[in-house]
Amino acid sequence: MTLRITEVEAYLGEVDPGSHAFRGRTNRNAVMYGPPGHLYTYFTYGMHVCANVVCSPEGTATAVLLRAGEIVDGIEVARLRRVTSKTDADLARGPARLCVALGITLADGGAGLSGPRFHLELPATPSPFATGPRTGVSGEGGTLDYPWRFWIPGDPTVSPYKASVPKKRS
DNA sequence: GTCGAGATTATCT
DNA sequence: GATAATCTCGACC
Repeated sequence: MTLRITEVEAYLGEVDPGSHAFRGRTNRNAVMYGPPGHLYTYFTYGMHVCANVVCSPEGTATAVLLRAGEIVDGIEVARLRRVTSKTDADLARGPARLCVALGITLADGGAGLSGPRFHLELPATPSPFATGPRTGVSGEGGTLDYPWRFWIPGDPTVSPYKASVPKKRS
C-alpha cells in the first residue's frame, strides 16, 4: 500500500525536551541513535503505537515523527484496520492511527526504509508546507520555542486535533 | 464543530 | 510508583 505523508514533527534528540532522547540513550530509543533511514516505533499511553523516521547519522538521535498521511493505495486494507474511521481522511489522521492504518507495530521498529517491508521515496515535486508548535508534547517541548511541526496546509488528512491552544469561552 | 475527561500499559526514575 | 510524542466518546454550542 502507499501513503502520502502530509504531516510530521521533528525531534532533535538530546537538545529537545520533547524528545525521548532528551534524557540520554535508553533501550527504547536506541534505534534513533542508529543509522538513518530506519523506522523507530514506540508504544505510548499504554495503547498506541507511533512511528518515526531516523534521519541523523549514527550517534545522534534526531528523528521525524509521522503524524498524518493520506492513503493513496491500499485504502481498502486501511479501512479494515480502522473500522472506527468514518471517512477516508480519518484513516491516517494522527500518529497512532497512521501506524494502525499502515499495519506498523513494535515489531517493525528498526526496520529499514529501503527494505522489503517499507520503502520511502521523495515526491517528484516538493509540496508547500507550514510550520508551527508541536502538539501532544508535554512540558516546554510543546511550546512556540520548538516550532518543529510541519504540515501541508489545506490537506484534509492533516489533524486539526488540538491544533490550537485551548481558548476560553466568553 | 469544539471542548473535556477517561482509558490502559510499556518504559523510566 | 509516576509518567506518557494519543485516541475515543460524550456533552455542549
